[in-house]
Amino acid sequence: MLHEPIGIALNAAIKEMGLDEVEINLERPRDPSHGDVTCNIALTLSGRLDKPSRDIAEEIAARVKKDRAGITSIEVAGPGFLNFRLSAVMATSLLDEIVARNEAFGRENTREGSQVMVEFVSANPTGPLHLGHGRQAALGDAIASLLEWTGWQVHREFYYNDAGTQIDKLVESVRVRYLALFGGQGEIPEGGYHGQYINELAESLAEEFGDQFVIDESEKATEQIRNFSVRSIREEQDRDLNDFGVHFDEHYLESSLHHTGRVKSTLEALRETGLVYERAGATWLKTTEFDDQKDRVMVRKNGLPTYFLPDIAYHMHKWTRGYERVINVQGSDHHGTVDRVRSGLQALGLPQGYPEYVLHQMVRVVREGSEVKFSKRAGTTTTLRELYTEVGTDVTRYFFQMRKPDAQMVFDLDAALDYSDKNPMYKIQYAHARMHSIFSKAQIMPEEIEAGSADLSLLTDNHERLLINQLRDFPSVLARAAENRTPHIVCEYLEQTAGVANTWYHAGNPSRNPNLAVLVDDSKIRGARLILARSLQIVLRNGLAILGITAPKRMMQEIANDGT
RNA sequence: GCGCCCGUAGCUCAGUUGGAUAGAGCGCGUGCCUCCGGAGCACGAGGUCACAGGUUCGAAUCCUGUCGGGCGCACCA
Repeated sequence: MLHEPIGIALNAAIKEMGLDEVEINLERPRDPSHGDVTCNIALTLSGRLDKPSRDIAEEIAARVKKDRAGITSIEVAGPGFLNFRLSAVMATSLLDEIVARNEAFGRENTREGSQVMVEFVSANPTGPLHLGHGRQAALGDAIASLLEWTGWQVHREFYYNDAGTQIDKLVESVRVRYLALFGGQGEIPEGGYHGQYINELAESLAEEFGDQFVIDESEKATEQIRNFSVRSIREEQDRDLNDFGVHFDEHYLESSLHHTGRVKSTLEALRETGLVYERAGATWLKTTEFDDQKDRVMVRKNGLPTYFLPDIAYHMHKWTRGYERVINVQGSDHHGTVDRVRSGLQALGLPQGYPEYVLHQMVRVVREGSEVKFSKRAGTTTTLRELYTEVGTDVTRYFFQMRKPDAQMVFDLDAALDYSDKNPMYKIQYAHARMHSIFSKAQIMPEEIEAGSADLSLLTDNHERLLINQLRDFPSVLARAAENRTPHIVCEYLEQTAGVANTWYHAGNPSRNPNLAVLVDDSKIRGARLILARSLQIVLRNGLAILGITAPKRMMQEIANDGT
């Protein structure tokens, strides 16, 4: 909906030519000299009409009624593009709309009531959150926000794998370190956990329970160590996410799937499909019936389920809770599970593409050109907290979001720590803060700048026109980002907007052209430009809100190092 | 070996779903600059879009193959 009147006028013209209504795709041309709005409809039609696209374009152009479309000119260019120039009124009325809608500008409410679940992070409670979780937290949260902005009712969910063998390994690891505190000699088992945090866990275990587990190796003792360890790690993870500004509506425990009998009932339901068989002592599901490459074991020879079975039970419960749309955000190292989970669900009658997946690639952290590999506490990779404590949560979130999910990314610490607007995140925040600075210099509160309070057709300078057109794109950028589930599109847009805004702002520098400053003497022009400044500030703030990033009224050096 | 993702400027990456002369930031070069808040502004150079075919008015984008990088291919999660 870049510009509705143009679409209507075009379709009217096309109808006159004896054709059915078509979908009009209006875009803003990359090159501003091509006008405000462009349309490639003639090129699309040329194949169907078997006529040169240029001729079709000429014919459409001749039939479009300019005044009703709100344009001052229409021209045919290149192979048959239709380029439009908006009338001053049509071009600038957008600003009144932005100011009037304020926090709601960019929101779409057409889909009221539709529910979607976004499941993300879902780290095992076996250690601190690392970089991959960080990328996933930023990404998942932004995708959830984008869906909210495009009219969905969103449920953010975190799934804790608190029941598998990896938890047993955690317990064994903690026990070994615990015993060592009392002179024990044990070794961390194969596949166990080694980081400093295991020692810390053992120490606080000893603090709380004393030496009672040294001799007590009963089931109950193991259970106590398990509960203590899982709880501690969960608390730490929750703290890390909370301080990162990521919040969930629900934490779903794998263990609950066993307690409530969902695993069992899922197995029974699968048996009824006739796709279950026994082989070599294990119970299999014939997932090759669907999209999978080979059949999968559900219950092992030893009688224990693989994680595959609870996974199906879990997703089945997503469906029965009413989520007909579910997006799972996961690391691409899990992509092997996609086909088998979907196959299992199809066996139970769920639709083929359920659930949707957003798979993201790995992150490497680089400082002074070489990779940062180790974390003091975790022993393996840098933790999320270490990262955002050093560079700040805003920068961390922005950097994780500014690359598309399915590309590997390099997190450059030197670039992240740059406090100038060479750092794209600060560039955007600066542009936002600068508008506040203008308002306070004018001694006016932003909220006092009202829609309809000025004659916007006075905004005739080319810098102003460019900035207005840039702001016009915001809603369609959100729509595209939400549809593709790619927040980086919003980052690109905001950075570009900040760039256009900077050029506009600097053009009015007293040493260059004082007539282009916002705060000129002419009160009419000043009023119009204040509305433009306010509109810019609103769009930047709304965009940053979607990314989970603050929009400061003034920039402070401390922000760069204030992660806590 | 099979499957998924990626390959675009020196570096990090976009590329509006097949459209106009392939873009941005960093870095590099050249000129300005004491200001409505900088760790400033403007301009410029820099490309065989990994390679080879194909599809059509038109391909970085779609199809096939090759090469290179990452990840996965458990009765682990």
